[in-house]
Amino acid sequence: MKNLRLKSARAALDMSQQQLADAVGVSRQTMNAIEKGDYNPTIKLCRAICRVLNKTLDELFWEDEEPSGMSDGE
Amino acid sequence: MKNLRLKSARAALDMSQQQLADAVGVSRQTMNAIEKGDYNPTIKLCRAICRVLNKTLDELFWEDEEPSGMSDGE
DNA sequence: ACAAAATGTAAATTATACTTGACAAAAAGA
DNA sequence: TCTTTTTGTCAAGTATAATTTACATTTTGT
Repeated sequence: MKNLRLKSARAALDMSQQQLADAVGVSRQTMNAIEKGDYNPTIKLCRAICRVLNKTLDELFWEDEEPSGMSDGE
Repeated sequence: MKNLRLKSARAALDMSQQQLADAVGVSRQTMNAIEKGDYNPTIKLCRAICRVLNKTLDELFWEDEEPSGMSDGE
């Protein structure tokens, strides 16, 4: 499940995955995997990413999983 | 660093650590450690907790780290 | 006071987030 | 075209999130 909001926020600051990775202190591969949605970062890393990209947790990391149903619009 | 907002939200629904742990699918000790602030849950677990407690990520998990200084009161 | 439930904490193990190194395919610039 | 940067991806290792079992302390109820 790709995190397009993350990718978009990073693009808005014209940063490469490498640059963002350096800024938050993880490897480029980790950033790539998070953006691709391969695995689940820790809340600490999410916070670090949010600070660098000037976004909130809700903006970047809330409900990234696919909505399973679409019948109920509540 | 204790997460009092989590503790409070749990208390508001009159749930024990055990009940919340069961609801989100982790062990009681894990819930205890998160509430106590001992370690860093994954974003997936944070989302699960938020859903059960009817809170957002920002409400429960934004900036739980200790305020390092107290001279600047914003 | 007593019992029962809820919480705090510790040690040993398992699952997985994250690293390092490496290589190939796109994209960006000359 | 050629070169460089960025991205995608794999495999093997390290760090740590999360589990289980177990026991002590605190709280709640009688």
